[in-house]
Amino acid sequence: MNEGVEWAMHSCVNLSWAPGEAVTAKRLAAFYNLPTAYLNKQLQALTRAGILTSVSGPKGGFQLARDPRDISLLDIVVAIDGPDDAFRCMEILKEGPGADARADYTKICVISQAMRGAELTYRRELANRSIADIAAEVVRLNPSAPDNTRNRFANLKS
Amino acid sequence: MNEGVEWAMHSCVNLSWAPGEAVTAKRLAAFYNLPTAYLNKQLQALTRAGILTSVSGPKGGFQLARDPRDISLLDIVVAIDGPDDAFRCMEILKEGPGADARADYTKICVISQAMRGAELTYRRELANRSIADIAAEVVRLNPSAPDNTRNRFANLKS
DNA sequence: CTATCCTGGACATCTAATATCCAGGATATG
DNA sequence: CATATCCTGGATATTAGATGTCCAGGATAG
Repeated sequence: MNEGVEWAMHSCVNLSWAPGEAVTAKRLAAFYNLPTAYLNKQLQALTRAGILTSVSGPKGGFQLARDPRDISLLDIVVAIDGPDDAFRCMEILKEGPGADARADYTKICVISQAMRGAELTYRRELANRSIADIAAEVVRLNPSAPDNTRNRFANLKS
Repeated sequence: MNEGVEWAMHSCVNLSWAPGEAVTAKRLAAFYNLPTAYLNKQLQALTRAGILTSVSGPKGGFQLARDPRDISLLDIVVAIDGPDDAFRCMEILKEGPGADARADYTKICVISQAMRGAELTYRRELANRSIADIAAEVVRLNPSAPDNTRNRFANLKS
């Protein structure tokens, strides 16, 4: 899985603690010492997916597009890593005995079904975890996290 | 995920229908028109993982090392694709504010925990599906599959 | 002894992930 | 309006991993 997923999740949690404020890609990158241009690519993907909104120009930057309770970890995985399953059925049964050339073996093949089923449970787990859930759990473990985050945003070179 | 996982799973199902018989890599590859040398690499990985046994020389080949009821889809995924999670926590929190250099953020980080949890449900699903389960389901849909497989093994050029 | 076939390492190729750069457009501010 | 800031998106370079091939060596059946 793309490493940008981790960056994006942490960035979204941090943005949830800076509501109404646009944070530049530069600051978000400096927060974890990440390459600015590359993180920017991930932020653009999140924006295209409707998870973030962006504003150009001075005072511009990124912020969450909606309530963090309505942004799931799955939303972020799909935005950054794409919608494809980890296991991609290549329909090798089409090369086997008695194959039906018109059949869709991604649907018929029992192995494909089993892998797809496991993937669905994975996705269900991620769909049930929101950025707000994560943020709340972080606060429970470290109540000063939101303040620390806001302070760091304020102190980082734009 | 490595495409060899799909090849390995189908090959194991087919081997479950040829008990006691050693099948060469060449035949297993020809079955689905796969590259022999590369499939052989996957078969070797399965052998090292204790899922297959191999015999060198004439009449040699591969067969299942144990009852197909005791070979799970997870066993095969781990053997071919390795034990690592899809999401690999890079501990970017170590670069954040108030980081503890000695902490293991793969364990502490809430995001890492959430991703790990989803991965565990995925693995649990795969661990609960055996090659015997898959084979039985294939037979239910196509009762002649075992015979077809044995015939194809017999007819393919060694 | 010989033909067969697995073993494992070396090597080549291709794709995707990672990363950088820049021209262009949007916008806040003076 | 002029300017500095900052997102957008495409082009490009680099690297790692996946994919695939080849061969020398060893095991074994006949």
